[in-house]
Amino acid sequence: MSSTPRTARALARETLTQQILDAARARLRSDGPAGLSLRAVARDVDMVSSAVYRYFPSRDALLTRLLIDSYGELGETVERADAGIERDDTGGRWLAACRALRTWCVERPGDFALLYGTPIPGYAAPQDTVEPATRVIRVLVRIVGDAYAAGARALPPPGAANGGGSADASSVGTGAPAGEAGAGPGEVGAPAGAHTDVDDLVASARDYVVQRGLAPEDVATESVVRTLMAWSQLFGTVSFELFGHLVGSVSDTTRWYDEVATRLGADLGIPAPA
Amino acid sequence: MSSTPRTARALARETLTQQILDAARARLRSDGPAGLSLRAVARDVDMVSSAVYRYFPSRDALLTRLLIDSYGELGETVERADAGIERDDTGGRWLAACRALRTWCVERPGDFALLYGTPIPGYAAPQDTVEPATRVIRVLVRIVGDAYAAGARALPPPGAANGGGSADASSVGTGAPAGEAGAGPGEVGAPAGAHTDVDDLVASARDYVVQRGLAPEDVATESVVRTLMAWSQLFGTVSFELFGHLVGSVSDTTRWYDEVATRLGADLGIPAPA
DNA sequence: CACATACGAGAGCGCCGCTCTCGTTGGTTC
DNA sequence: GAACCAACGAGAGCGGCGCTCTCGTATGTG
Repeated sequence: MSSTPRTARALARETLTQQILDAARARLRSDGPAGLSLRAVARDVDMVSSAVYRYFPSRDALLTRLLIDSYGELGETVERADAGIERDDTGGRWLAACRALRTWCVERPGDFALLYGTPIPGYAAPQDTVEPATRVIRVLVRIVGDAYAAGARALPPPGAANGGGSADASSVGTGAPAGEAGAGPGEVGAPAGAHTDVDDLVASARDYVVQRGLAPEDVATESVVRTLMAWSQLFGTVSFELFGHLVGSVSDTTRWYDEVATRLGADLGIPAPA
Repeated sequence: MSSTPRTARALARETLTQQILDAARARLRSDGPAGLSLRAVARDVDMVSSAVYRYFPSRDALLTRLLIDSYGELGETVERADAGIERDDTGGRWLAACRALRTWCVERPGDFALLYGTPIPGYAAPQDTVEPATRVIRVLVRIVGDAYAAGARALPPPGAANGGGSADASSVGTGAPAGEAGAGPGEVGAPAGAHTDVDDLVASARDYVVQRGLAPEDVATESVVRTLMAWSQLFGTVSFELFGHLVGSVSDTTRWYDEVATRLGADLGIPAPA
């Protein structure tokens, strides 16, 4: 990244910048994003507040840096959890990635609030934050893509007729074919393979994942839909936990999250962990 | 609630309190919770800031009042949407309630952030906020409960063996009551009626809804689980939309939300809208 | 060595939540 | 009607915030 600084001044600058960032991260962890004050950070590193402006032009710039770093940390954590499981065990990878995601968030509620909570008023995240922000969903998509390539299929869309009697939901959770049940009652949706509104809706997401090779070219729109749903469900669940909306409903949030993640995996047709 | 004030002073107090609340709500709508400053509100009602403290002892007290009012407004909105649909049409009620929920949030992002975003640092919501906060989920639960009573069954839990090969997914989305299929669907993983970890996990939630008569006494744990999941998914989806995480993935957030709500209803076994 | 730049400290701007004092006014009690 | 008290609005002031500007000094470069 940065070459070794040649001058004492450059070295000092690098060191101090890092000290400021460390102090800011500590403040973020303890007080949350809204409580992060540049003046407090300055005191923590024994500076007067105006001196900090030599290193960060504004509080927002400092926040942006923290934002990028946190997205990167979270993304790396989830990537590593995924990489730690045998590639064929998509169920194990799914659960590991989901768990890593929550663990990181729960251990760093301040960071979570910064990344996924209320945006800071008047603060617009710059473009540099986009790429790091996508790392988590990319991991999830890759797992789903691998499972899809191995035959996993998401739940049929509501309103769809149960098609040819073949294994539409076959791999849901157990891998036991529910297939022959087939021929559900009720209205026939669109003919199989027909272009639907839903295809348009997530077309850009689908293009993105296919072009990056995260999922097979023939990946079903329904799998894309369910993956996006799972993504927001996972963070919604963490958000509810950290922001206190599950109090009284769920006794053990860790186990609850596991249940949620397992069902989301099942809905995507990902087999149970090996 | 409040009797007609007899004295001019009491009348003035009531009027001014309401004016302050109105101004605060306007500020909340335009600037979000973090930007809501008591001084700005004071200026809006042509007072000096210290005078506002005659009416609200602190900014937090003002926020608490807004919080309660907003929860009430949202709850009422969702209740009315539910009540506007024929009672037997659980699918229609589900979609209407879900839509009303999002519409309210999207039209009032500041309120949404206050209710479901990052908690204000150092602010703990008092007990009075709990009851109003539960109105939305109570509506959702009642719809699911009514559907359950009519035979709707949630997806079987992952890990459950697919039982008799009968129409497991028959009622999903299509509107056919799974009722007469009897014996049904579902949970065969553990022996029928067996007590599982998941039962413990959501026991308090299950007790709550059964005791209040929101769902039949025999309601399956799996329906409770899927309802809680749907609840957090709905708000997670809105959160992702309002906080900018869906940008680039989904082209039309209104339609996307409908797709999500429809699938959640299907997963719960709620029939399609009439 | 001279010059330019980077830097830290300090003072100060307007904003914030909140407290305290003080004069006034409304309502109650003789 | 007079006396009294509580409610009220205004103002000043506390410390803290983000941010700007100035000034003396330290550092690196020609």
